[in-house]
Amino acid sequence: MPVRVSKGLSSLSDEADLRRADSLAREIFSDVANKWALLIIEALGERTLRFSELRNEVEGISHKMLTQNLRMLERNGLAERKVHPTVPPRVEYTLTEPGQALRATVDLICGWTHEYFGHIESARRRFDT
Amino acid sequence: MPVRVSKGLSSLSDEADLRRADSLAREIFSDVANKWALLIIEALGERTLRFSELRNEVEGISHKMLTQNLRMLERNGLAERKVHPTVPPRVEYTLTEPGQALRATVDLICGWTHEYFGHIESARRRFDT
DNA sequence: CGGTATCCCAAAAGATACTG
DNA sequence: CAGTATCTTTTGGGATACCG
Repeated sequence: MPVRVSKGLSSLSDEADLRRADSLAREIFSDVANKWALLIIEALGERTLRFSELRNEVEGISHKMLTQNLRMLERNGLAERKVHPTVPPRVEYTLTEPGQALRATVDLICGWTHEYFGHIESARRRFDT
Repeated sequence: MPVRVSKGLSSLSDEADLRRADSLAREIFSDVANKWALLIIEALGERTLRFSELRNEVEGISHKMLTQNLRMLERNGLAERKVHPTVPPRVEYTLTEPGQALRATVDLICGWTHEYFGHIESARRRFDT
């Protein structure tokens, strides 16, 4: 039996619904489980930022990747886009409540990285010989 | 100032060390923050599995991607590879303690997905019009 | 300033075939 | 069965140019 990303959704009745839920869960999963998305979420976790500020915060991200990922976050309701109709335009991005909740889990991954930093470093040295 | 993945590592003294730590942290981060790696970790969280079992558990993964990700997990000390010298060969993979710890955080992401399933679904519908 | 579109190269990933 | 190697295709992502 395959791994069920949505194995906790006990409220869903039949197999067909479960499949639908699982397929969406996987989709969200692979949207969000990428380096740029997670780094953007980390950055927005601190405070609301405008496009150009985000470009500076998320080191090495290109214009294109930033817009692409911001659209994705917006589409999934994780970030909110607020346009100030000024000249020049000013666009601000904020995490929504679901976004903040996700951010908390991302923080845990960061915490994990710190905790096992040494383990990983030495495991690598062993493996690379 | 750029986002620091390793912002919690207060034990490190000077800026140069902090940079090294941050660069490794990012590396680990992008190794681990990918769909296949996370799904493999989820699967191995349940129990020890052999290669062919993993191929069935992790739906849609190719032979190549599976070996590639397993090597990566092994290299980082997250999974252990045990070869039984039989004919035909039997190779089993198990999560190490760091791997189990990471798995716990992946579970939280799964939990998050379930919790905000509805939010995300409706956010998408709104956006896609 | 922020966003879209285009072009283009490099990396990711699938398919296939071969080995211990 | 598990793993490696090779080939091909698809995607990711950088650079550039242009619009509101």
